[in-house]
Amino acid sequence: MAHSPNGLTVASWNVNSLRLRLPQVGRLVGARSIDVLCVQEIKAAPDKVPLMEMAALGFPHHAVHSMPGYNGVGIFSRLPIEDEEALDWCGKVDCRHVRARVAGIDLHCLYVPAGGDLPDPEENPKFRHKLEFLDALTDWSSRSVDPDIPALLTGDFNVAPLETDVWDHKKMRRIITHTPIEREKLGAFQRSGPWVDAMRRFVPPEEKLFTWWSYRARDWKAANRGRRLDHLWVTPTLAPRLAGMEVFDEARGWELPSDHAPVIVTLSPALAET
DNA sequence: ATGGTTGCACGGCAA
Repeated sequence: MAHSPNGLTVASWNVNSLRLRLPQVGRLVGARSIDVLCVQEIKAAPDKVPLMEMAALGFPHHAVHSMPGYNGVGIFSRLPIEDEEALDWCGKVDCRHVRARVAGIDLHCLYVPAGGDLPDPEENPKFRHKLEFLDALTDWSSRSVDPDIPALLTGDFNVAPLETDVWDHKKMRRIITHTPIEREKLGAFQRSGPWVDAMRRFVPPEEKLFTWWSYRARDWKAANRGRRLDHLWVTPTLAPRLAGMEVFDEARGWELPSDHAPVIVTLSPALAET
């Protein structure tokens, strides 16, 4: 598939094991023109990340931050990577953030901690870690994001911030991913850029929009008890280039699916300097 | 109210 000649199409997908999901990655890149694919939950030791296979699928360039068993993020690109960096937060090296500069844009691939089940930071260390991770991102973003370099932040943020980002707002208020404190902290993180929510530039906030459907539903499509956990944000200077967005939910219905659907955003070509 | 499914370090844990 030819990619957009001067524009850039970026996709983000929590694949829930990159090795297991390689055939589905192949189907995705066969169906859509993607220049950069950001993946979360690679779930493989660094020497077991399928770099050759990803190169064969059209992504010879990569910036990967991975570990055995859990987590792991990667940026796979058709275009050269000009600079890359692995980032870690909260005193852990847990492979949840990687940055790569492609076509002059700083691309960040993120995997925010899920946070467990009990929405009490005193009783549940995983929820405490999630809240502290969001605080660390907010602090980092307010200190270190260079306004002169266009940036794009994407991945599994594990928070559904709007009422229409969950299938039932009232039922979800005490469920992790949609608790008030998480929604507040994601809001603070977004304002710290400020970051533009690219997906909601295309789908108004009154409309439901989901990227994740649990494996545990009998029929994910019929029940449609989804959540918008995956996001793509851009710096304000990049917002005028937002040209298209798709949640590729067809992939949720494939054989051996991930529980997340890919999010695909297209940027129009940069205007020439005058 | 509970349980439902998936993936990895092969089995308890994380999601």
